[in-house]
Amino acid sequence: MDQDQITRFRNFSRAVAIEIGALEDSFLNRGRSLGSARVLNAIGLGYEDVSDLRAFLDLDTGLLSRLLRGLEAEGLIETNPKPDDRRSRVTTLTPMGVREFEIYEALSDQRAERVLARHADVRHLLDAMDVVTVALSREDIVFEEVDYSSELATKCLNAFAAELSRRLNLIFDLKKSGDPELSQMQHPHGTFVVASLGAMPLGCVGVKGNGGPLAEVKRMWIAPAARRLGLGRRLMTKAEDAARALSITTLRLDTNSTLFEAVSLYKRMGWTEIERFNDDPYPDIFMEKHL
Amino acid sequence: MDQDQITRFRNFSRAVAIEIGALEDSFLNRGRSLGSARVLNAIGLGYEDVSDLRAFLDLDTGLLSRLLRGLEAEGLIETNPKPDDRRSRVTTLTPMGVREFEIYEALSDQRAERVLARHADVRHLLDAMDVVTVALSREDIVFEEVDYSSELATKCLNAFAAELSRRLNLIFDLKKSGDPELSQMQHPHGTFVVASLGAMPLGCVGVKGNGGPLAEVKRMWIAPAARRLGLGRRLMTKAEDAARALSITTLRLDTNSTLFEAVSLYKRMGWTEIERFNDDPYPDIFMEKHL
DNA sequence: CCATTTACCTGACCTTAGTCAGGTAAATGG
DNA sequence: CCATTTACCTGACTAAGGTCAGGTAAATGG
Repeated sequence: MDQDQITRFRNFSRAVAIEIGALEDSFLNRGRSLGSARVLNAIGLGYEDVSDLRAFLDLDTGLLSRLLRGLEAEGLIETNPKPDDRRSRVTTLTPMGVREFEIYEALSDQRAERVLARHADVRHLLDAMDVVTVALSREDIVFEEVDYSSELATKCLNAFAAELSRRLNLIFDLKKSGDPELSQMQHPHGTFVVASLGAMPLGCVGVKGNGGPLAEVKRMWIAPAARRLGLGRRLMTKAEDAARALSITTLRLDTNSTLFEAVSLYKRMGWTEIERFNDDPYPDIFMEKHL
Repeated sequence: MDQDQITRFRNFSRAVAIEIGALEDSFLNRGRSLGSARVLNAIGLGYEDVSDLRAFLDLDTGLLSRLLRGLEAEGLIETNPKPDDRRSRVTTLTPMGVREFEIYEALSDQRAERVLARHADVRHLLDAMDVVTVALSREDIVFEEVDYSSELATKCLNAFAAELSRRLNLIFDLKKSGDPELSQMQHPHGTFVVASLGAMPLGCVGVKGNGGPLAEVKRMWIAPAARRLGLGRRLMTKAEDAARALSITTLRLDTNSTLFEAVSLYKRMGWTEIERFNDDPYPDIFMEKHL
């Protein structure tokens, strides 16, 4: 590995560590230790079981226990035995705890806002940050079949439409092109697969079927920040597996040569070019794969 | 400010905080507290005066003093009164201290290497990290006149040549085009201005003069990671100021329309287009500015 | 020259973080 | 049913981080 690359990484770490230190300092101004604040935050994020908290925060049983007692004494949380296993305990924020949690959230938001406000071209900076976020959190990326009308799917589809419009220099309207297909991209006819990192949509692909052995792959998209990580292949694999499970034996798709990354992926994954099978104006490449 | 942007920033912070925490943990394996390790590191980086250390690490006098005594007791540093002000004290690493410092450096390097090794497309990730580093450390960017043959200048020039070759689709050879001009880009004829962040070159521009009132601006370059921050304008302003100080009254330059960001900057800064004044093959735009 | 300031040190003290050895109550598994 | 395991708690302890009130020696500024 190049020493110059290592230096660049270390410069990055140093620059960001300063920002992170500043955020943690701002947390201390609420008269509570960083440990307590972190536990409160984790509970607010939904880690309510004591065992989940322990795993998430990587804390010793004794230490966590004492931090919980402290928050309890402050009236911020309540802990009760879990109904189905009374050895385990579940914590819940009291109304006061919720307020306090929200204050910390607001502090984090303000901090983020202040840093971003210093920059004229926020989009450019955030695009770079997204690339780093996705790369560093690669292990947490989740691939799942979701409903075509779910919020995550909608986010993906809107981003897909925006990118298609930009790259093909046209106005791609999901309403016109998408809604009629809704039931065909849902079980049992078809499916819709999404890759995401938390609430952040990273990619999608739909399988549009009609109950027969032939189905169509549509809406294949990878977020710019998530490219070059091999997600496209994983997403397509997941879609092909889902199609097989729906007794589909042949998949086909149409695309445009402008979307060269996608076309090259399809080729690498064993798709072959076939004759035009529709008269849509925008696609100029048609492909097929037998499962 | 958009809530979505804030969320993206916060996701970024979280992802990176985990990496940074892991690095600090690896420091603890050497049987020394993080505080001591940080002080040793700072001394190794060149913060030798006790007051500099205090400012850099933001430590209380008492705490720093005790950490220094600890390192002294380990035989890693020596502290002596400063000759010109015997109240102040200067620390120096002993040979053993140097070795220990280098071990920490190696740990950081290994950590960086391990993280980067997990990524197929390291260049892409590092480019994004550079954008973040530069944006977050904007206040530390330094503009200075340097010798045209200095290391920093050479780094800039090589990057400049590489980018020119790429964007104009030719092989731009500094050796042929640069070396004959060396003395003309040095005082008293001309100058060479560099923008940098530590050892990281962010941009450059040369003023090539011959002692007369007319000089030429050449080698204007801004690192990709440093774009959209307004550095080009600051760099050009610095170059124009330096030219004035050298009694230059008119600057001119040639460039290529492919380098549209530069051309638009020159126009915004009051440069006007003039007739071709040389017969070089690559430039197609010629400009002038009276100081 | 001497009061004041500056730079650093020392000792006393406190909080936080973290570890570990028990202990209790509930669940589990023959 | 009972030994064992699991989930959590408590108390004792240590190390590290951090604050503060003096104290000393050197420099400074009328």
